[in-house]
Amino acid sequence: MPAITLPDGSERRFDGPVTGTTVAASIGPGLAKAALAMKLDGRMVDLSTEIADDAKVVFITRRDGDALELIRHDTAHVLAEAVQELYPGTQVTIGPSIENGFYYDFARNAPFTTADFPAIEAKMREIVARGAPFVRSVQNREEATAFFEAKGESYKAELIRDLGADQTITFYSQGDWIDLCRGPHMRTTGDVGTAFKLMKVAGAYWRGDHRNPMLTRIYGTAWRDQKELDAHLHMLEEAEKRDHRRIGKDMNLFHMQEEATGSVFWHPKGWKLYRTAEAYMRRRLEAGGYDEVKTPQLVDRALWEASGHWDKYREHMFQAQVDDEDKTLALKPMNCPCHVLIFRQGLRSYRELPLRMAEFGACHRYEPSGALHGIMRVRAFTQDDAHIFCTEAQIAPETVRFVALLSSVYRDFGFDSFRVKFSDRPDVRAGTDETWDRAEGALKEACAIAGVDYELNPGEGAFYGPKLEFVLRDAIGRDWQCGTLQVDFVLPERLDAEYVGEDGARHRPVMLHRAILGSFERFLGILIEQYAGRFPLWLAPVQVAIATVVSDADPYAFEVAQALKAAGLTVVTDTANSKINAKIRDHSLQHVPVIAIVGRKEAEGRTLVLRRLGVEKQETLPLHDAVARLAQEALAPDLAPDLARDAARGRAAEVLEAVVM
RNA sequence: GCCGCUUUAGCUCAGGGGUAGAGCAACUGAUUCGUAAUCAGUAGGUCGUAGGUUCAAUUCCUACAAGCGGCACCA
Repeated sequence: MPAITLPDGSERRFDGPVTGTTVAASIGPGLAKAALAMKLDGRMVDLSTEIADDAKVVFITRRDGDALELIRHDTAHVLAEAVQELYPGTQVTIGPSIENGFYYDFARNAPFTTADFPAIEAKMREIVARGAPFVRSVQNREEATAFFEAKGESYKAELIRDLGADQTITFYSQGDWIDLCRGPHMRTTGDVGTAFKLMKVAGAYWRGDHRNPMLTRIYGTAWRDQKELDAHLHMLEEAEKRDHRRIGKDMNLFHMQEEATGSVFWHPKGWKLYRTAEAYMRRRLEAGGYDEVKTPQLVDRALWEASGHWDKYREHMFQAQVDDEDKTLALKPMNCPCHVLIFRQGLRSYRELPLRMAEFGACHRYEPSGALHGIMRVRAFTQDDAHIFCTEAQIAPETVRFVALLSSVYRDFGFDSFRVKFSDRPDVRAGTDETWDRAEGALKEACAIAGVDYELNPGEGAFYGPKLEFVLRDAIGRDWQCGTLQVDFVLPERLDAEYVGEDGARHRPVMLHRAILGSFERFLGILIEQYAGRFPLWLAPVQVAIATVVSDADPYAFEVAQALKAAGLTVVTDTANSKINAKIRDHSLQHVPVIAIVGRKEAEGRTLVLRRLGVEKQETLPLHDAVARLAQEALAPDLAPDLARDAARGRAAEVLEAVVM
């Protein structure tokens, strides 16, 4: 006698076990038609699931956001059926729903190409039109394995073999096609609808392990209706325009080329942006109690052997030799060992702790070729690195302090929110469980004090200690780790760092490895995408373009340029023989935040007409007022907290809304 | 590193077994003009690199490199 409670609190009683379909029908024909699946006591299940006991039921219709995951998963099944119909002999493996869509991994001798998409999509639409019901059935292990092995589906058979003994093995069929699947599914393939599109093909290792064969993955996107699909595709198009590689070229910020794979050639404007960020960071670190140092790039292998990197990290290190000397040097892949060497100069006292040692450290790592990505993942980069030598008791307060600094820096760059991952002890690790307990406990405590919400990243910590990762998202939704804080009690041991404590005895310091931007290259890449190249005034590599209307105004334009430069602004003076319309267009396309227009009127009245990027409204100011105002506006956020910070935030929000120029 | 795709002028791209074309940018000239493209002309390419097939290769094939999309990696 199940009593079924609906979201509105009302209750319905039935004489015996009922399916969701029956319950929906009892409520009304509209719902019977619209219900795709249901949540049974919070768990998403098939509508055909039998309800035997009292339960809370929420029906899922196409209007619910939860429907998306169902639609995407079902679309993956439709894709698999279509592929097997079109390309017999192709093995199916797995096909989950993911953010914005789904994928399905196939094993086939000849890989798919996007040229196959039209045929596959057509077949998928056919399958959707058939509207075959999804039918769930429970199988026993032997029969299920035998079934797939008989079909030549060795991957599916392997999946079943690896399912836990306690797990029910369920199949879902749609017409003649059947798949191993946990479900749930909607009612029929017709519920998939037509708002889907295949997006790309890619290779992917079976079970995500590079020792396994590579499968062909087909990615698709699926939505509740055409409007949503169109919006998503439009968003992707817009995101593409914000790609830092595209903007880097268009704005002439940097380039990369074959002769220095994975290294950035910064052009004048790009380097200006870099230096602005660097100068800002330097001020913040100085104010934050850090001491800046500079350590060598080429370091003898002996140090790397001592630190353990030679053993564990050598394949990622660039090595260097000279003819005359029988030595192997390596380009440093990280700065920590060098910082320990500075720490070890002289006898350290507990009074010096916490000692915060910072470096804009140029590092080189031989990254796998396939990992390189624009300036986000490179082989030569500069970390805004620092190591805090401290006691265990200082881990928590230093973490709180660091998170505050990082949050403030991110805010100043226009990132109001970011994700934090907490990576705890990996399987292979150094140190005792007690030490790990203390280190993880201290980090967690610090997060609580700092009000940091993190997601747990189990087992992903460094072998020497737990870490926090601060993650920013790029224009097309890829996540990049930028900031980090890592607790390390191994390296001080290996490199024999010590200090004299209050008790007169020698102690090991704990090392906190931390970075805020991560690397300038990656952070600037994300920053470029964040602003779509339309930087707030303080960051803009060219802050003001002075555009003349007639050549009679040239002398005044040069005078204006001098005045603005004297006030610390970066300007270009455009006295070219072209129309003011063209000049405005050119500088707007270059995302110069302020265009100062200078014609006869301005020269005579000694004024300046200021036009902001993308805004038609403009204002006329006396020259000196204009210079003073712009100089004030161009101050970095840490120098003029309220003004620039609000401007940066406003601009970031505006860019998110706007269609990119 | 693995799978797939791509590589033609500074940029965006067309073309195709008989050694190449457009638009924009650049340069030159004319034009001096008031808020997102003034007009005309000129110049610009070992068609990623190296082999192979062919009477002939930028085009077809192979290898390599770089880039792109993923996967793996990111101590």
